[in-house]
Amino acid sequence: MNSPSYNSLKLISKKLGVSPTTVSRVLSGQAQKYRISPETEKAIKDFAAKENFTPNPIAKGLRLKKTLTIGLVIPDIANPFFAGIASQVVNVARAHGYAIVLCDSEENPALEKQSVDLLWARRVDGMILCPVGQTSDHLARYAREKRPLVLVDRVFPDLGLACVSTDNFNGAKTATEYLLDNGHRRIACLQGMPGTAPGQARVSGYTAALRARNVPFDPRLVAGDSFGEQSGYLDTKLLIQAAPDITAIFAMSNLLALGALRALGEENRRVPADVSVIAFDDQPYLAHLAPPLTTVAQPHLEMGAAAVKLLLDQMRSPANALRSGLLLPTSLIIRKSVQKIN
Amino acid sequence: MNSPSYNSLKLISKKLGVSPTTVSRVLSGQAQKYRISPETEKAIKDFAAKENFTPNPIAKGLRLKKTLTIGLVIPDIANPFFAGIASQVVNVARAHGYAIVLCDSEENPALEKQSVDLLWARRVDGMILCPVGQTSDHLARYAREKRPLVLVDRVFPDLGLACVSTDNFNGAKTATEYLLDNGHRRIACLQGMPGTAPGQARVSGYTAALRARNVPFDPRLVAGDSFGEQSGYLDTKLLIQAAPDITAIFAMSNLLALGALRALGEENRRVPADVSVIAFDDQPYLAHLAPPLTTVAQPHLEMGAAAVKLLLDQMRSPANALRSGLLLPTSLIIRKSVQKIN
DNA sequence: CAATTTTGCGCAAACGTTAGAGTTAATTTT
DNA sequence: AAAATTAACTCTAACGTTTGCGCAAAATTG
Repeated sequence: MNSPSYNSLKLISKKLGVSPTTVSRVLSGQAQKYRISPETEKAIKDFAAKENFTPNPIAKGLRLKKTLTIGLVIPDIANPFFAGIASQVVNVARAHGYAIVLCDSEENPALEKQSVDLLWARRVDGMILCPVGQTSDHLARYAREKRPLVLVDRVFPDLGLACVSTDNFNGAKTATEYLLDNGHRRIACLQGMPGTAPGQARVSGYTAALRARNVPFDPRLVAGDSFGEQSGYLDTKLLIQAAPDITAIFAMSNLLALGALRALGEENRRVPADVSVIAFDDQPYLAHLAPPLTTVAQPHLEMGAAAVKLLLDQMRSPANALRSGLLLPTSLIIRKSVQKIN
Repeated sequence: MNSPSYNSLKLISKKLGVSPTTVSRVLSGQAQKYRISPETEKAIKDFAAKENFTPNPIAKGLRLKKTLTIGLVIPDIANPFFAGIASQVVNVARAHGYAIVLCDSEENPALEKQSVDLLWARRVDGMILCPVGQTSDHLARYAREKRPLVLVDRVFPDLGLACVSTDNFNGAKTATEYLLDNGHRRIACLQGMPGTAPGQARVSGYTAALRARNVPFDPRLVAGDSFGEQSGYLDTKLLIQAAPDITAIFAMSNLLALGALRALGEENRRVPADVSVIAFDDQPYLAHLAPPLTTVAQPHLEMGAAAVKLLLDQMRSPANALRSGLLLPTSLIIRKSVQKIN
């Protein structure tokens, strides 16, 4: 009943009366190169197919120093933003024959470092990292060593590493302009985690838009310390106390927007009648909120796909691959959470 | 500048004047067993720590036939339900020293089979699979071979495999009873993908609740063919045409509920004033919808954690590990999408 | 002090591949 | 018909570990 289960070249080769080398060469598509006769080739291929034998990738990895594996480190796979990126990374990688080893850094720089080290220790061929975003010391070394590595989202532009991010500056600028176009002047900004590249770029976009329209920038309207729902809730509460005259909130993530919505509800401010809201990063559910949220959409899928492609480039030629920042455009998705005033 | 980078036992042993064997034994914690002197042990450990050397896991895997790797196959990592499970799988697995190789079957049985085969071919020590749910032929063989394998969510109870799922029957029964308690009699049911264990169990719970209260079961009120938003939207549209007198909709997933909400909005039926809605599976955003959705919550995190633990059991003793179904309780989270009528 | 036990370690083989350098027999060239 | 070429393989070593067995030196025993 149980098939003999041929699980090594040696067994197969014995069965077929050829050498392991020959089997290896046929199965790795090198039959031509090494002049294996068509008959032998067919016999081996047929037998391997019948017994569905695949050369042991572990042994292969040892011999070839290639594991056909890519490491992926993400701050929180349960966050839909990162899940979207991961989904595309997995799919594009598979299309190129690579498997993904997934690590979750839980938004924790120490765990991130540990994960990165673990993955290199496991001899992944390359790595895609969505950094937590606060420190980059542990990456400088790998940048110097020119290991195949691509940063996504919370990038560090000055490290000489390949990066994929969205055009956070212009995304935020456009969204702010949209609020200004609708007559808003007192626009609060929930900034997310300070010191991260996306956070800074978004706030810059916000202030740039204000400046261009000669709307005074009020630093008290910029608040928040993380991208999570808690910060959205709390800082909106505080904001309403400190500046009751705000007519709009620009939340730098969709979780922040969710928190802001909760706070506004409790304070009996209606959206958009009393306060307009724009979020950052589109998610399917935003269209179903009350009201449907206007938001700055980021191309998740493209980000994941681009990261894998940049990485494949590096893996092909570690020395002279492009190591620069790729900036993907955002788009403003207008729904019903912004109201024209004045 | 570049450190010598000791990357093999041989190099380390040469440097320290001992044999590779000794280094291996110390670094694998077998110093005691093989009577390595404390001084030698310390010297080796210190040196390894300083150069942060770890024995090559690939070579280790080849020799030991263990990869310290678990395969995880998921129908769609971008779906928050599965992302939640994955998150916990990754974290618990890491806590036990295992890395996760992630595959996405894209809700496609063929891709699922391919992923499963790929993972075994890569010599994962065990696998956690959230099956697409339609066919199980490709799993029977692995069940017979007693490979470490745990099914999650869309389980096949009769395969002799370890399974983790939620108590879909009672979850649906309780939710339906809640609707009945609120006076609803014409309750539509968006069933999700027919033929899957969760789908069937949920519909059974629904009909069981009706029967227990002597409410006639109308098969025309059960509709739908997948768990996605599209089905929720379309089938709600059709349902409203076919049975305009429905006062409640029980959606067997949160995406279905989202679709239903969209359809109801278009048809100018207010929720919950005209139609009450209950969803299945809680997600953070459900609390922020208009209205906040009452839903049957599933313990995602526990599901992932339980799956890893069952798997670890099997990997420790493949022969006599528990191979049965684990049923986790659901809880009804009451928000504002159900209204009392009559 | 000879015999035995213990201590501390090394040797060699094996895990399953693969690349380069042979090797043999058949075919072609001159 | 001898020499050269080509076809079709095989042999060997190496990738970096781990483990059973072996062995010299030191320590203990009688």
